[in-house]
Amino acid sequence: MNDKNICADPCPIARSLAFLGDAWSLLILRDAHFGLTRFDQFRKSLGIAPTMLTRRLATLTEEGILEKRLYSERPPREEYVLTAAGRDFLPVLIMIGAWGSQHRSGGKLVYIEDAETGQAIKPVAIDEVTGAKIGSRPIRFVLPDGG
Amino acid sequence: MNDKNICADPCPIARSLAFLGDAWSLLILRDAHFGLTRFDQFRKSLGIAPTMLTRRLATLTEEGILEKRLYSERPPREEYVLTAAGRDFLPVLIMIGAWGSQHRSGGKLVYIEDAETGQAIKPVAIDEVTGAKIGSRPIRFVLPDGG
DNA sequence: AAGTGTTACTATCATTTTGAAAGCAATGTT
DNA sequence: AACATTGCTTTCAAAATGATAGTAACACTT
Repeated sequence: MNDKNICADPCPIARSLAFLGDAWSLLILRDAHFGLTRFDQFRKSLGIAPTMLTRRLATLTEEGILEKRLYSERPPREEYVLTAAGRDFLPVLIMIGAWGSQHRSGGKLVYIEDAETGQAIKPVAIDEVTGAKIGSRPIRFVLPDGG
Repeated sequence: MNDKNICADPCPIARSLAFLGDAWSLLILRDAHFGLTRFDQFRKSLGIAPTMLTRRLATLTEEGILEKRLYSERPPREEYVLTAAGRDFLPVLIMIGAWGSQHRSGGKLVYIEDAETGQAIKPVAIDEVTGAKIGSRPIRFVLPDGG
């Protein structure tokens, strides 16, 4: 898809997708938020080929979304943990899940709840300024300056 | 990635990604929300090969995210418009964009504003029940019943 | 000390997907 | 009649993916 060019694209959606625009990366991030950190945990959870997993983890690490952390010196073993940027991706994953719950339901479906109160969570995206739900009002994409 | 199996996955994120987990589909949806409807509009906007575009539009249509609409009988021409499910995907795109704005900034970046008031929009995902921002509290993924 | 297990990979290769370029069908326009 | 427009399809090379097997570095067991 030519990721290099996309990085110069003024669209923040395109920029996000440059390295996160494939299902494996997003599922790895899902599992990382779920608490998985190790190669074999991801591999077993996803049923992904190790070649793929190696490459995806490397890219996510290079892109600052995951970082390696040594958890054993002997034998030397590393795990992958979310960076701040990776943690900030949670709302995206949650909204993806919310769409799936609404439009790809059927059968048992995982839902999310507050870990402390046990209350089921209903995710919505809003404009923090006005409080209006995204989608409830017409929006416009704007490129600043002489674009 | 084996999309058939994913459809039976109880994870709504995985289900969403079964057919939306690639960059082209997401960029097509972005453009559709921007107002594009025609084959050549998408092709030119994205620089995508027509083979790819044909396949992606077909899948998105089969999956009920876009639908074909005849806009000219002679010559017979069709355009692609968002269905309700497609329109509901806007919050996801906006959150993807919000992440990109924060973590892939640099240079001129498109932002979104209210089309009527001109106010810039700051998208956040919250729990509609409590109003708490997603990410501000620990959450848990739950599979109901005997899972 | 030899064998077995664990974890995180790499190597190899067949299959699938993608991308680039060109072509085509059904019209409208000049 | 020739050219333009729109929405594709055909063809084929190149790249990505997936499956399977193997390796490296150690720990643990016998």
